[in-house]
Formats: sequence, C-alpha cells, structure tokens
Amino acid sequence: MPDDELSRTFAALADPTRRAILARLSEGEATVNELAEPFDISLQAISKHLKVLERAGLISRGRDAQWRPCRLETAPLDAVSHWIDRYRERWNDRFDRLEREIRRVHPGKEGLEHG
Amino acid sequence: MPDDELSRTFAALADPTRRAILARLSEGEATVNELAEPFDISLQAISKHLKVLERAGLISRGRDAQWRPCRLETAPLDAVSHWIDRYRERWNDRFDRLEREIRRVHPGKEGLEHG
DNA sequence: ATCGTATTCAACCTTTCGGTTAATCAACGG
DNA sequence: CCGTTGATTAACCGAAAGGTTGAATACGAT
Repeated sequence: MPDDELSRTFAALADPTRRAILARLSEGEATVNELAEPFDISLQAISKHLKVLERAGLISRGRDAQWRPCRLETAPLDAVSHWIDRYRERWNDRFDRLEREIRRVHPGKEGLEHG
Repeated sequence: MPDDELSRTFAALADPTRRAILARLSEGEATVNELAEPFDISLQAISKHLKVLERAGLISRGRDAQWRPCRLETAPLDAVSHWIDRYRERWNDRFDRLEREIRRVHPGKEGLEHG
C-alpha cells in the first residue's frame, strides 16, 4: 500500500465492511461497539478497520469517558470527487478533439455515436 | 479483496501506477509497451496492472495485429461518483436535521458553523 | 481498591498484492 | 519456415491485508 493521500483513501474504500461503517456514520456519530454490532467479525477487527479509515482521514474520533465516538470526515471524499472530475474532463476533451478531427476529414458527417 | 463491483473499482484505483496508466489513457488509446514506457517496472508487472484495471471495468482492450490497445472506460468512475454523491447527500441531510434540532432547542440561534 | 465495560495492542495465521524472471503464445516480416 | 516483436502465463518471493485469540489499557461505577 503506497503512502500517498489518494491511495490511502481508495484503499480504505475498497472494503465493503469499511464502506458500511461509513454509511452508518453518515447517519451520525457512533461508538466502536455500535459500529461493530451489525457485523459477524470480532470487535478487534472493527477496531483495525477504524484505524484504516482514520489514517485515510475518512473519520475522526473524539473522547467521551471510555467511549471513542467516531464521526465521518468528508474531505477525502471531496478529493476523490475532484480527481474523478478532472479525469472526466480530460476524457471529454479527447472526444471533442476526436469529433473535430472526424468532421475535418469527413465534412459531411454531423455527429458521432459514442456508445 | 472482496468481489463486488465497487470494491474492485476502489482497489484498482488504490495504486499510483494504475492511476497513472488511467491518466495516460485519458489522453487516448495506447498499447501495453507505450503504457509501460514511463515506469521502472517490468512489462509483466504492467500487464498485471492492466488485468486488474480490466477486471474492474476501468479499461477495455482491442486487438490490432500483435498489439492490444487499451482504452479508458468511464462507467465504473461514474459509479464511484454516484456512490460518493449519495453519501454526501445523507451527510448533509444529517446536518440539516441537526441544525433544525439546535434551532428548536435554542430558538435564538441563527446558524451553525460546520468547519 | 476493585470490578465491569469499552477499546486497543500484540502475536499469530492465511491469503492476496505487487514485483521478479523464465517460458510461452500470437502475429507479422523476411 | 524462421526470427522478431508484443504481450501474456507460470512459478516464485517478500510484504501487507484482514482475520483470529489473548492480554493490556482507560475509564466509570460501586
């Protein structure tokens, strides 16, 4: 696992358990035990998942007596969104160029089916 | 690595080499050798990366004589975008509810700083 | 002080990942 | 047919993921 921001985020999201945890947290804060409840794996495994999510910046944790409430942090998701958008932009530019080129070579053609 | 669509996509994106390959492909189709050129790793390693990307549906491959040109496929990226959006929606709903609740309890308060 | 609850740390195991090299397959050009 | 070029497959390796169990830590309650 590489150590850059985006890689950590994607790697953290590449697990259904962790995504389910995030989904739960999108409804509000929760403790480790609460988060673990729906799953068939040990509490320690959940704790590890939380550490992964925390390292990726996708959650942060507070302190309330012996509980460590987790909350969702959306900044890394925004980063992913932006990365994808930047992407789609380039891709569309490429189609635009392609279409212009085709129009140049076949001036009669009016459009191009992308599918 | 779990076997669902989203997990495969995220896992495929969680590697800088693979993201660089996608970036290159966003400029247009390329052969395996062309894709491998910027990297210090073996052609076989690149071939493996391409297989991962293909399994995730992020690229597709054609046939042109002995070359296997790769092209970007954006459907999985769209899926990721939608997943994140659905997410942010829930999260914002939650803030809205929270804000309403706060206004109910402290009718004088006008707003809440999210940062 | 002690007990119980919430959570993490540590050690271990098995599977997967990302890389290597060597061998193989596929298509073209003489 | 033979050699070359492009790409994949196979066998292997070290490191990391994701899980387990068992011990430790951090608090609150009694």
